[in-house]
Formats: sequence, structure tokens, C-alpha cells
Amino acid sequence: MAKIKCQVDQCACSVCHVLQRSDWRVLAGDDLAILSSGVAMRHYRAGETIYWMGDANRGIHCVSSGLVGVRKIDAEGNSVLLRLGYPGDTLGYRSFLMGSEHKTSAETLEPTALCHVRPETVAQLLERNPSLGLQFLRRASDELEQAHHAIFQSVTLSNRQRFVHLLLVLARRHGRPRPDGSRTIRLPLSRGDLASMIGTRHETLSRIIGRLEADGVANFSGRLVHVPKLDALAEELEPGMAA
Amino acid sequence: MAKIKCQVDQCACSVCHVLQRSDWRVLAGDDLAILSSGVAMRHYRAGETIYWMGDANRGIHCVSSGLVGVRKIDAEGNSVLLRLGYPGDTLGYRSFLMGSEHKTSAETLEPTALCHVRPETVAQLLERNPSLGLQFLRRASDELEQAHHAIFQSVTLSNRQRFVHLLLVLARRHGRPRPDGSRTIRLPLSRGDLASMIGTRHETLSRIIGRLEADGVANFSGRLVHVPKLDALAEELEPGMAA
DNA sequence: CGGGGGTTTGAGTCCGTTCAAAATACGTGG
DNA sequence: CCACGTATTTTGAACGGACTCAAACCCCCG
Repeated sequence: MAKIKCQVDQCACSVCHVLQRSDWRVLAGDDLAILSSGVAMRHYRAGETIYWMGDANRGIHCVSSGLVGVRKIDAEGNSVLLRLGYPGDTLGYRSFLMGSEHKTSAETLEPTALCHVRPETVAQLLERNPSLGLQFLRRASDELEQAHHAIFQSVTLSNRQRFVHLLLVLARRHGRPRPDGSRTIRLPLSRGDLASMIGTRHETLSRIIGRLEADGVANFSGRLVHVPKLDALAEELEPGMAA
Repeated sequence: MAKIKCQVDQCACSVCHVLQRSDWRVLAGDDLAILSSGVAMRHYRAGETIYWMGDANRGIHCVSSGLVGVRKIDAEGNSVLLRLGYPGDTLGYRSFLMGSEHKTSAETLEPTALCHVRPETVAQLLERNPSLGLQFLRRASDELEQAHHAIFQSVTLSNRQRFVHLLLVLARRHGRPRPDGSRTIRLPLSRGDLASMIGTRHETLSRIIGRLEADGVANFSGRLVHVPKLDALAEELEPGMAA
């Protein structure tokens, strides 16, 4: 364990396998060296909490491998999964920049490796290289657009349509295409989390899944989904659909 | 008309009455002069469109006075008002930075004055002064947090609670406090737009308003609202409420 | 083999939607 | 200033979807 941790800790960011997909790709030379010196990688098991909503910010994280869930929870225990963090994604930059506590919680959904960047290092890099800030800005803009899209869909689409949309999104990331054009997806989420992402209860989602199977659009077996025709799914989102 | 327009056009940004509330407050000296030279103010009547969803970005706007609505619309005519733009707010920075078409439409909800900043000017300023990018980043982060909050509430709160929450927000901006502790609000929105902001239909909102009046929490007369006790409104959002 | 979390299913109820019509407010032109 | 037409808002009744509560089921893991 100590050995493994040590090995990855010594990895320089300049040779990171997700560097080109991450916000840090705008850095080079000395900046990359500074980043490396302020970074520590840590391995998480599935289901560990990275930070809690309400915690003070203690730097930002970069997903190296695995999968992270970002969620909001309230006092009654209501939990909504807001987005998923994939390798290359940055976590916690918002509370860092606003100088506020974390407004969301983050937890691992699979065994995950995260690189933690010390706050002083981030501040130093932002000052040295303005393009890093612009890169974060692009990320925030993109997330904002996605959030607006989600709000719009929650008003205009049915639960079934929203779930189909979510399935299509997950199919892109987690789906394995098959020679016959069908697709197999291993869902990284429980029914409860899937339900919260489309804004409904897990019981309702269960029934939606039942109807999807009855209609022959998709087959579910635990977290495994088989979609015979991806097009048939996509058609459910077309405007002017009956039945 | 021409005279008035001319007068405001000549206003330097350095003396702008909303400068200190705007993202441009991080600029000074030469930067402010550059900004001024790339800015043109325009007056809009209520209900005019500033840009359409799908339009190419042609620079960004700064609200000088009045009120702007940012919305998404789809082919079926569904319209959702996503947020309001007040004096000092910046519009269109997202599509500018992402180099994409506008993902939302913007329209005036009241007679409004907007300062348009040419794209080259924005690019030039972003390059000269990194703190402008960071300022935009803070704005985007803030909007993202608001969007996440809205998504969370749409899942966990009832229609009535969401409307009460919206009322409280609008009361802050548009409410006039009275000596006896009550408050009068002139709503800047139609029932349809209010309904879309909480994710429901205008008929449903009408009934919610009816119940609010029956419960003595607020009185509605057209776009005028009278709230006897603001605390009574706020209590509706407390967890563990019955009835 | 016995938990225990996650998932499915069931029945009843409530809330929100839909379609329709009436009532009210608003802007325009006479 | 009033009459008129239009848009917005309110109200009604019926329907349907989603929620709640509850129980049964399943599967994974110790």
C-alpha cells in the first residue's frame, strides 16, 4: 500500500495520462513543475467521501482514474446527484475561487485515484499563467450550460424522456458497442441515484424501467443494460411523439 | 431620441454608475479607456429581444439599467425563464468564451439600457488584464451554484414552496419595505414566466396564489403583491412543515 | 446461512396537468 | 374618454401520473 502510493506520488504531472484531457493542459515548463510539486495523488475505494458539503475548501482535485459523484444533500436526507466527474475533470474549483465552503459533496462511485492540488499552488499558478483561469472559466461555462439544459428538460420533458436522455448520455461514456449495432451499458449508479438525477423517486424509476422493457426498448438486469437499437431510444426524445 | 442616445454613448465607462457593481470594476486606467472605446450603449423598450438562442455571438452586453430575462425555448414553444439580469450583470459571456452560438435568448422585461462590448475589445482586455477573466470566472461559478440550487429545489420542494422561495428572492430586489414591517412587491414578470421559473403551468400557479391568499400569507392584485409578514413566508421553507 | 442494502411491486391518494370557458386587464383607435 | 379587440389571468371539471406507505423480493457479502 505504502509502496503503491509512493510510486504514483512520484509521477510528474508532465507525464500524466489525463493531462491532455484536463484543465492543466494549458500549463507547460516551469508551471508544470510547480504543479507537480504541489500535487499529491491518493487512491480511494468506491463509496468514500472526498469532501462534504459545508466543508471549508482545502484545495482542488483532479480525477486521474475512476468515477466521482457530485451531490447536494439536505437535512431531511434528500440527496440529488448533480453530475459525474470523469478522469481529467476538476473538482472543487468553484468553492476555491469563491473563497466559500463547499456547496456540494463529492464521493467516489468506483475505485478512484485523485490528485490533490494545494490551494497555494493553485493560487500561484493562476497568477503566473492567466490561461489557466480562462480554462477554468471555459469549464464553468460548460457546466453552467449543462445545468441550464437540465433545468429546461426537467420542465419540458416527461420522467420517461428524461431517463432515456440520461441513458443515452451514460451509454456514450459507459456503453460498449457491439458488432450487431446493439449496445451494452454497465451503469455506475444505483437506482436511487439514477432517479435523483432525473428528479423522481426510485419506485417511479423502477416502473419506468419496467415499461421500457415491456416496449422492447431496453433490457435491464441489475446494473447491466442492453439496448438493441440505440436509435429507438433516441427517437423517444423527438418532438411530437405519441404513446 | 438621437440626442439622448448620443449623450449616453459618450459616457466613459470610468464614470459609469454601475461600474462598481459590474465585472469591469477590476479594470483601471488604460484598460478602462480601451473598454470605453469598444462600447456602445443602446436603449430598448420593454419586450425587445437582445439576442436569440442559436444566434452567433457578437460580443457581450452589460446591463446599465432596467431588467433582462434570460430564457430557453424549444420547437414546441415551451419557454423557461432561467434567470434575470440586473444592472451591472454581464450577458453573453458564455457563448463568447466557448466560441459557440447563444444557448439562451435574452430579452428586455422593462425599458432597459445595455452597453454592448465588441468581441475584439473583450478579447483584448482578457489578454491585457487576467483579473477580468477571473472575475468572469467568479460570476460563472456563482451562476452555476444558483443553477445547482435550483435543480436541487425542483426535486425536493413542492410547487408552493418553490414559489414562496421565488417570491422571497423577488422581494429582495423589487420589494418596498413599509414602516409596519409589511412589504409591497411589483412583480416584473407575467404569471406564465413566474410559473416557468418554478417549473409548472400558469394555471397551477394561479391556484397556488389563490391558496396563498386564502392562508393570508400574501395578497395579489395583478402584478402587485402585498406581504403582511415576510417571516410567515420564510417559515414555509422551514423543514418539517405540515399543512 | 443469515443479514442488509438495494430493488421491485402493489394499492391508495394527492397533486398537477389538460382542455375548456369565463373573467379580467390592457392597449389601440375612434 | 369610452368602446373594442386582444392577451392575460382565473376558474372549473376530469384525467392521469407520480408520490406515499408498505410489503415482498433479490442479490451480494460476510
